[in-house]
Amino acid sequence: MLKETAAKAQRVVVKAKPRDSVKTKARILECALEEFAEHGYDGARIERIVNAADINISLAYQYFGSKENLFIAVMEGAYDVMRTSHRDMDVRHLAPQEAMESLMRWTFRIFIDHPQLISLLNSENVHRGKHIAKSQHIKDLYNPLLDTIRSVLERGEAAGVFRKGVDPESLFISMNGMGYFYLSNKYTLGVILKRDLMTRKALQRHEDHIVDVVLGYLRA
Amino acid sequence: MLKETAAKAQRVVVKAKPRDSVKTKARILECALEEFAEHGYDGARIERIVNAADINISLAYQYFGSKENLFIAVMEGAYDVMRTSHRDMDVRHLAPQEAMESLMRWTFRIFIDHPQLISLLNSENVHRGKHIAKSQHIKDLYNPLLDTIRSVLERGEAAGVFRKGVDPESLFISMNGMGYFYLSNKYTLGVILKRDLMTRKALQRHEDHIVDVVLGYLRA
Amino acid sequence: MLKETAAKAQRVVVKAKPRDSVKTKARILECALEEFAEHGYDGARIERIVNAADINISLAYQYFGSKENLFIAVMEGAYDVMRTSHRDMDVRHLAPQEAMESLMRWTFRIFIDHPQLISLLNSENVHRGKHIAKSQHIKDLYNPLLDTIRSVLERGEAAGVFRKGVDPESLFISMNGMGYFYLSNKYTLGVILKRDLMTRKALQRHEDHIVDVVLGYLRA
Amino acid sequence: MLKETAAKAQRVVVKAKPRDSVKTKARILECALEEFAEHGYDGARIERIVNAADINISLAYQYFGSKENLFIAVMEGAYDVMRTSHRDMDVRHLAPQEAMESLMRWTFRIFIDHPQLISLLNSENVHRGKHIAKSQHIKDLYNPLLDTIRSVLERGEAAGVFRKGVDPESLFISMNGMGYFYLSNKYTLGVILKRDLMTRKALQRHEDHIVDVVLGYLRA
DNA sequence: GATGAATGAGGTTTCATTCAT
DNA sequence: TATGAATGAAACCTCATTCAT
Repeated sequence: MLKETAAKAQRVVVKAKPRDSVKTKARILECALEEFAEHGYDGARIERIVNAADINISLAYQYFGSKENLFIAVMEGAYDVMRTSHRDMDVRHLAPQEAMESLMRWTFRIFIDHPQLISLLNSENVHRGKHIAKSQHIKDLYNPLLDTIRSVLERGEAAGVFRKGVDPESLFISMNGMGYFYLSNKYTLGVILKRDLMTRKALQRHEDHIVDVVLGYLRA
Repeated sequence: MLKETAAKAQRVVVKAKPRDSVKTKARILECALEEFAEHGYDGARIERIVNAADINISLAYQYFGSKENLFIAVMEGAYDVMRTSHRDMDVRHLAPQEAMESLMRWTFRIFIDHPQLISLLNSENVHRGKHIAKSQHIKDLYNPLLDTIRSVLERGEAAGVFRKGVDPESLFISMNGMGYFYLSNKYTLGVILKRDLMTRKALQRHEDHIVDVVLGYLRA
Repeated sequence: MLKETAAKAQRVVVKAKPRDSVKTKARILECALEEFAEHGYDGARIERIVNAADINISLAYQYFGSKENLFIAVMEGAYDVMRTSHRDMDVRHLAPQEAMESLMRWTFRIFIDHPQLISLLNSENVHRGKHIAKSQHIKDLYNPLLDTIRSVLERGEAAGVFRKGVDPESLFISMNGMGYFYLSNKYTLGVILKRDLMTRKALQRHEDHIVDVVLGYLRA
Repeated sequence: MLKETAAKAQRVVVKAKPRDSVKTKARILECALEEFAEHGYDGARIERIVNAADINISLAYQYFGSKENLFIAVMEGAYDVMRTSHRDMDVRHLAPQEAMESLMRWTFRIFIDHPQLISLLNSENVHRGKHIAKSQHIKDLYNPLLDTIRSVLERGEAAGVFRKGVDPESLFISMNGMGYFYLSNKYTLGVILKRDLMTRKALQRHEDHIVDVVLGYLRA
């Protein structure tokens, strides 16, 4: 303990680099996330990433091997964030309509709170998903949101408050789509609609709207 | 004299280098659209464009000045395609619900028929709309779809078949979003849902679904 | 006279191109002089020249064949300007000292009045004179200034007011050098001396100085 | 182990790539100086520089960032050479006239010994000094020659051997100009005078001449 | 005499990556 | 673990020049 503190104190003075591969790796990933999200895969620059992470470029290659691998690692992290978030949505205690509203708001807010997710997915789709296709990790991911939607739908149908025959996968896509599109295309939409879509008010307005759409659609 | 004409005729057969700046420019734009749509702005290569257009690279620069200008020109063309398509949607003779269904299907199919639109918009949003921001042409574009939605909504409300108080701009975004997201994120969604979203059947299923969503939502 | 005015008036209206090869050629040369003087041989751009001359680029090639030929033509014109100017200096009626002073001032002022001469010579010397070496015209030029200096020196020596044994060619170089260097290196000297060398006052001061140097040196 | 060492040793013999950034940088600067001096800024080619320096082109960009920066670095080096040379001229122990003669010869010989200086200054003046204007280093340079001239003038005046009221800055320019012009314009002058100005004899003749001019001018 | 279309060679610069320590 | 030096391929762009009319 004492030793470590001494080492730390010294580190501050001589600015010794961490020499902690786990932390270093995490820092690289963090900076890479920012860079890939901001510029897309092709626009991202390894040099900017390592500068931000304050490490030597060779080290990044030692850890990740290539730009593509680094991107895949970043994407895996992003998918984990989403899945984790979706898993945290516990709506079992809510009535079907409230549950669905909650899901809708939650889903939208995940994208608001993690704008990098949108950028990454956007960039990845420009590349026809070729990077995530290489990640077994992502392919194996089980998607909690889809199952949650499924179960809420079932409960609503059973309770007679939701229409019947709604396809969960389609609804999953629509629910995501209405929020995602708003956020991912905010720049081009902003030009067309000639207004800023990212003000607090504008965001709230759209969130309320898409809740309305889903609940309006589902009502029996 | 005859000989020369023959030579000319033959030349036309062997290699029709038109020496027609209008056509050449159009050919460049066409090939550029393909390239930008396939690889995004950063991934696009001028060389591939000029090879496809069968012209010298300098000529492209003579006509468009820079990669960015060329991209802007392509984007302008894409927006024109959309606007023209939207203008062709005449639903004034249809009952409000049929009109809305028609709009929804038409909108979705525009994106299916012109997959490059999605790719371009995707790429442009990765860059925060910085390219279209430079195009006064795009900024000036009037959007027919928005107005059509507005008028159909009014007719539906007046006829008592649509709910009241629906915001046309929000609906515009949602209607586009549900279709756009499906298509733009087909690759990442495909990995998650473990199926091909682009089969004729899958497309039809989603189209029917989003029609249901919109009409279900709007019903009074 | 009337005719010319009419033609001019018409030109303004329909903007008909001159179709007068002599005038067109002259206009090209004029614009080329400006361009080569402003940017040097390598920095000069044919496109800028033809734009300034308001002609098609091919026409310039028709008339001059190549950038190099055009430059040579420009250089020949420049040398003619100098020679003509030197020929106009008639100092035979002046006393030797006044004559020499007059020559010195005149020489300096030629460069002030025709700053392009300096730029052209500068650029040409960067290229080791390879362009003028190709011009028989320039090689054949007889230099009046040199002979004038020679004769003034003789008169001064004979009159006992000038020192003996002055080498005319060396003096020719020195006289030119003191003025030329000041003007050609005004940018780098300006940085070193931290002042603007091109104010009227500064120019006058240097002119007076170099007159002093020459007369001071020559005095018996 | 032994084998590896042997391999290394051999490698050193076959091709000594030093992997020493200081030396490499110096080598680049050296080769750049040659190239810029020989062809001027616009005529210089990065590729020739890196070939001469036997390095990869990217490395030059890593070290200097751009052709312009490289040129500025070269210019800074050139100015340092001049300043250092001027600082080495110690004429305090000489009588004023001898001192001035010494300065004159020394100044001329610097240009003879470092012909690149002339070429660089020539090229830079073609560009209106725009590159050195970007170098604070050059702007900050203190010029020893100017001060030396000043002090010798004072001594000469005080001793009654030099005329009074001579402006040191003007003399500085004239002294430099007579030598510089001879060398910088040797190609165009050579054509006019129809002789080689760079023979040992010709150089000596001009050197003696300009010494005469200065001393003749200054004598009381 | 004049023009617009088209070309080819080459220029500067970038960037992912590897080597040597 | 970490670094600094070095590379190769290719990207965007320029510019003198020629072709066809």
